Amino acid sequence: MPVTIQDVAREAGVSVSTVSRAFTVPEMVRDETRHHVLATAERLGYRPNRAARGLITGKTGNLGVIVPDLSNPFFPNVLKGVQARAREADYAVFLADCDENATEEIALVQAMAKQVDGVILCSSRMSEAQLERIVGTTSLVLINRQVRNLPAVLMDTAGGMRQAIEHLAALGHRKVAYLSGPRVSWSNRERRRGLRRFARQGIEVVELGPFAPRFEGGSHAADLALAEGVTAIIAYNDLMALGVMSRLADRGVSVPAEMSVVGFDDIPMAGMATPPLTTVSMQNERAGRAAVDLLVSLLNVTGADAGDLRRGLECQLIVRASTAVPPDPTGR
Amino acid sequence: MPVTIQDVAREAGVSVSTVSRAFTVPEMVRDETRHHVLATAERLGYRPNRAARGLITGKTGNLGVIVPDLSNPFFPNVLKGVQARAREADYAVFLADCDENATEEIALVQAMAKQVDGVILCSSRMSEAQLERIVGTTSLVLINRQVRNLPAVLMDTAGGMRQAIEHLAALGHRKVAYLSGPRVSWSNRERRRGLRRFARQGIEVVELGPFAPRFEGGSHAADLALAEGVTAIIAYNDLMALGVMSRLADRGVSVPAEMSVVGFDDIPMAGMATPPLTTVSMQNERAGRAAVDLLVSLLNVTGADAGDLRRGLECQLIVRASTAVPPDPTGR
DNA sequence: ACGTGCTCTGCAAAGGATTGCAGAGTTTCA
DNA sequence: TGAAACTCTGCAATCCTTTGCAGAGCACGT
Repeated sequence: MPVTIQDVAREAGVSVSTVSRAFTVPEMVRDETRHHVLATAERLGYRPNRAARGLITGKTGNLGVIVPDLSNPFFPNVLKGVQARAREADYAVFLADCDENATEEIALVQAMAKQVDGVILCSSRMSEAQLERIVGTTSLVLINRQVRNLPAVLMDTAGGMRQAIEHLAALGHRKVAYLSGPRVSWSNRERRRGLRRFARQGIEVVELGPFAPRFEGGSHAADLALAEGVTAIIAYNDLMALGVMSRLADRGVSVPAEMSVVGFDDIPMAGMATPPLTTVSMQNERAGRAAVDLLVSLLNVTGADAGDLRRGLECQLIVRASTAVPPDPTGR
Repeated sequence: MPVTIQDVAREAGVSVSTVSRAFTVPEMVRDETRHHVLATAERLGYRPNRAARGLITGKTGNLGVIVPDLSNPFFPNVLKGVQARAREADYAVFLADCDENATEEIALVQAMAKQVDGVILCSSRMSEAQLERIVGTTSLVLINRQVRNLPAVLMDTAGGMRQAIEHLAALGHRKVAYLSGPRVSWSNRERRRGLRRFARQGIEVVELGPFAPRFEGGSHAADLALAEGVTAIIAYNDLMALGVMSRLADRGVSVPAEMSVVGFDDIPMAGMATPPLTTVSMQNERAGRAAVDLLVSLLNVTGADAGDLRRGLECQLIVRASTAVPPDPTGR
């Protein structure tokens, strides 16, 4: 039923080799013949069987993406970027969700290995040791994870933290809380690094947590932050920031008049909250595209001249209505 | 480098046929031999090459999913269901995002066709004619789209509407607005159907729109609804409902005291809004699983005894704090 | 007229797995 | 003991493409 290269060859009156070459090494077949072949193929609706091709070339034309949790609003946009860029580069993408589980993640990489040319790991949950172990199974590109010299696209989340702190300092805040996310998370470590690095002059930072990087984690953290007497809260991510705002509202603390709140990620909801959330935007979609670019260039390289294995992405503070000057301490 | 069936055969001292059968028709090879083969395979880390297998069996072991827009919070959860169930059934899944574009959607189906055993179309943007045309390209299962007798999993969104209306009626509302979504959307048509069907006794419904099924669409619609003098608003989806609540807050209309709001979808944000949104929950993840089940059973069927080609999924009203009794008209 | 050098096309093997068919070996029963 | 009936394993063809090698055809220079 499906039309094969043989059908095209027969119909066009040439050999299969010629048809194959018309597609893959066009300059090797005479113009006239090529046009005829391509026209026939088109007419018959022929589309090369990638599996058969892969069998001999060793390339599948597919790539894989693994995310820890699809329902985390952080990932769909990077996925979207991966998807779009992969399609442009004529790759198809396998998707898998490892459910925040490193063991499952490994299993998925291994299951994918034979069917893809490479895998993109978003915020991998594996330990460094585990990652080291599966290197070589297939080509890997990490997003937001830094280990040894593995290819990776990294968001400058520490720089984002700098922007957040500068913003709050400029508004006049002097005591700020950071609500920490999962200790094992690379992003969280980076944010803390940014925190320590940029919070020297005049700003006191108290670090709370770790909390679950979810809405509930934020509600939980809000009371603790309040007890610390800070005038501003920086949350590990937007989900937590939203939880903070919700809890503050319940307690009658007005945002931003009495408390400023900053999140990370700029998930779609951030702009819809009341008040709209000031947050550090992450360029997730661009990260997805960059990861594909990196992977593709890695695959097309023959020797060890892989070039630059790392892409950095700037973050950008989006100032909305959840941050303002702190309340006057004199109570005027 | 990768270990093939030949390697296992040589190492185990049997022919490739035996190795192959040890995996695919275990009962055909003697226990002792099979154990030995399997052990050898395990030891060598052999994993059958699915592409090669697919070449001869005609089955790829893959399936595809196409969604209109990954960043729409409705889809990640159905994707998650698809993913999980597919993995259980030992299928890998290709993902594609057609960017709300029917032409692109068709192209994606065709590109996938050769590499998958079937495709799941979530809320397809194609016209009926377009859908009819690609039937036969590969096996199809639709989610939330009903056309002719194509296999589909359909959410009983009309029933969800009934629950919403009953809920509002029971609270004492007498005049309610429905904010319509895209006219071409099957879900929107179903919701309107539910509306007309269940809104007879004692409830007056005014239908507004269509609006963009997004936050902004809701903000836009809020003022119009207010002008109609209704006491409750049912929005096409949660995104719109959130937009409505945001705009109402800006205008100083308190929810639910002065206006009740109901959404559809139960996106994660719904429960985090202030007030938490009453909404019709959709079982997206289960829909994803059901679609895979349907597709798999379709593929394993030989003749025309395909059985039931349709799965229905109940909806459930989640009552939260955005709905309450209407304000007393006498102003007491 | 013939050798030389091109350009273009075809033959056939290869890639990894499945499967119909046949053969080898074992058991059963007369 | 020998034929029949099984059970298990191996051979070889097949799926669809790609690609190294060789051959066909042609133009050109001598």
